[in-house]
Amino acid sequence: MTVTVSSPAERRRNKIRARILSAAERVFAREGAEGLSIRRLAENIDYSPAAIYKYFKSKDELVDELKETFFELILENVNRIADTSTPFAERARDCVATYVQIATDKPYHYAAAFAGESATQAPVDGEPGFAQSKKGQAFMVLSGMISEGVEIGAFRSDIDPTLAAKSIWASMHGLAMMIVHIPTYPAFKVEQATMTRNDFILYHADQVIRGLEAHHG
Amino acid sequence: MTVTVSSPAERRRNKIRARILSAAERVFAREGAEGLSIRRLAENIDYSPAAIYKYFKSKDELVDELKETFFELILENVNRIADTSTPFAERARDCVATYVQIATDKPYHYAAAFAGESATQAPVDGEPGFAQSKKGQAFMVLSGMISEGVEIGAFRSDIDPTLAAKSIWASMHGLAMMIVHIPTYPAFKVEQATMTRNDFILYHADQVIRGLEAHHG
DNA sequence: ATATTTTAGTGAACAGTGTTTACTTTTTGA
DNA sequence: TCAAAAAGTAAACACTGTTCACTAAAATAT
Repeated sequence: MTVTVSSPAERRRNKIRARILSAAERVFAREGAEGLSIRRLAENIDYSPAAIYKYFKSKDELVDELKETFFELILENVNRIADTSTPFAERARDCVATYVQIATDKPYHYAAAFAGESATQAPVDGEPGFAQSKKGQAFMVLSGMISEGVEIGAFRSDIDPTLAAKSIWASMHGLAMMIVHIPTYPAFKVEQATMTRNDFILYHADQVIRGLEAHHG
Repeated sequence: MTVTVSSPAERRRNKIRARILSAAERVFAREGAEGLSIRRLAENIDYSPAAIYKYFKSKDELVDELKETFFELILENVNRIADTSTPFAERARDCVATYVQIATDKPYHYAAAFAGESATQAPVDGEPGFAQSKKGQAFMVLSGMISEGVEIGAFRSDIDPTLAAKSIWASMHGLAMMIVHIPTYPAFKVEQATMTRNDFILYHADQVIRGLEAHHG
């Protein structure tokens, strides 16, 4: 626990900052970055548009904070599952599925987290700061699980966990983006109920993981 | 061959339309939809901004035509490979890899083709008009190849080609989007040359297809 | 060929957007 | 209490897509 050295002024400032972010979050979740205008946001919290700029350098910076908070949410959930003691196969599948589910729960957040990479975010392995970013940490959970799979013999022994993680991540990302951009994906008649979206997410997760497996049943 | 019933007026009109589209294509390929402004475009072809609206109802409609033309390009290339007589495994892999390569060659086109689904485009199986759209036709090539794989025993017999195609498509889409949004993906030090981007695309394609295979070597 | 109707093209304006500047008011810290 | 720093604002700048009333030109019909 670090001692809070914040002055009353600082605390007040953070409170207002949080209020701005909270209002922004509400609008953003429903209408995305384009629907979130500085003027609208200012009106929501009874400030002038220019006031926002006393707290955020730009709209991009504001949105970046929403994105980072969102990836924190993904990381927490994936981490929670990764630390479970359920059997490996199930655990791996649930991690993948959860990632996609949270992504599609907040489609605008997820899409924005990848679109228009702002300077503030370190996007990928090899870039400085990646390991510190929430994205980077989520990636590490994934490659860690793949390592475990190789060690226990569930996955092929010639697999490079980092390399495989990048492939798996791309596959997860793909389904998430599909659902985000095409809300009806995978477009099975829901009335027939032969396969719900969540079922399909699990199907995809299975498919993706099967590509790593040492042998088939 | 249909007889050209176009009047001189109509031909002239189409010519100007094409000129607008061509100028738009140039800008769009380099800067995307946001960089393509009606005013800039009008200046490029020495027209007033309002003149564009005599040829296109809106900027969205104009961009939609660029997107459709782009997916025509993808479809042509994938079709060309699918019709080859090379061995199945190789052919399937090349289809997947080519899709991703073309997508990442024109990143703005690919991203726009999925983002902000306009009313003019039928995005997914089950929706009316999907089979007619270029996207739909590309999907059919994919599911057709999977059918073939099941028939010749390369893939597991319990695979539903349509279902599997949707999963594979998502995985392809994922890598394409990753590269589009994160130009350095998968961010291997290119100097070391242990793995280029194209190598990774092939690696991913292999990985994705392996998930369908009946048995491992 | 002439008159009429349709089309091509334009300048100016509307309603938005993110952002900056100069200015006033409020709050803070010594 | 008083100077300094921060909070907040109105107005403007430079953009955006789009529409409207209008003129010039071309196509069609008589």
